[in-house]
Amino acid sequence: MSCAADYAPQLRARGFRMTPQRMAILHVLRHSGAHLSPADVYKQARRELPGLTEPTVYRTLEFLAENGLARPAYSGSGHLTYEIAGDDHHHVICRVCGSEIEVEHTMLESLYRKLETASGYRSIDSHVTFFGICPKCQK
Amino acid sequence: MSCAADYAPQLRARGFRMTPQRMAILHVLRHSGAHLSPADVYKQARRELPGLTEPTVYRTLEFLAENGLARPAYSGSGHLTYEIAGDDHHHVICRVCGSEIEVEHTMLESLYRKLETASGYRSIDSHVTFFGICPKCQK
DNA sequence: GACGTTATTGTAAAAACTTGCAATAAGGAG
DNA sequence: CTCCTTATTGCAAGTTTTTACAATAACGTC
Repeated sequence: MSCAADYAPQLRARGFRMTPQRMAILHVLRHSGAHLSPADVYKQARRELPGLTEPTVYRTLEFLAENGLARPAYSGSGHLTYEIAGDDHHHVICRVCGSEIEVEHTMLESLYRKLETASGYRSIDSHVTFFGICPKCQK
Repeated sequence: MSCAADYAPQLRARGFRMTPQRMAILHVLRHSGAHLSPADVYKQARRELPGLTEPTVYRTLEFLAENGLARPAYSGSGHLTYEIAGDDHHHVICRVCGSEIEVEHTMLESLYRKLETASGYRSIDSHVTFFGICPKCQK
């Protein structure tokens, strides 16, 4: 779990604090590597920190997302999930079986520049999930 | 409310039924034209159909989305909202003030074809919401 | 029009998520 | 190391969303 402590300076620099709760949650995200629902995070992080409560999990995940340490993403069923922030990428989820692949951010880069020019909006950089039908399910 | 009855043949052709509940909900979506949360839809549709219940609203919105009559979209706060299906378009929402503009689907068309080629997935056509900072908030 | 099939609804209860507030503890200052 | 400030947590209660299942009603068929 020491790895999660690495994030402390980042938080402190912005006036936030590193706490056992945040450590446990970061640790779970870091070692799972996948998309986790708040309930998943709660169940796993609780094993390291039995006193952890659900409201704290929800608040912490939102906090981590706002500060760029976690990345929110919508699951196939429309629910919010989180993963540890890392390489910038997006997802394509199969509408039929739910299988999921990653798409490099570079594929969207030019679209974002086009959108900024057309709309006048700036800093468009959201994480996006697309839905389609995977090769298997196309049968 | 007669306008909502126009959708009946579409549903019947697929073995589904048109009901007063679906009519009321379609009517609300149709005349608001904006993004509505399930709670908004419930409040408004209830005025036309007092017996309407919340679970029905949730189920109906999901049903309409699955059948292409409504379009789901995520609001700035991450909650699911719906609008009537119409011209295909996407949204850019301002991270600061929440203001929102539409983007023609044609802008994304080429990206979708690119994604299909790169991923092997087919029929990628999801409605997408981007986040950025609007001209006003760029000050 | 009446009948039967079965999609759809309401009910009731559970699960998931959010909020306000008092108590706690992280970490900078002395 | 101790004190102080205030970010953060846990608690408790609220709101929102989902689920299971029996009752209802749409609509094709006779």
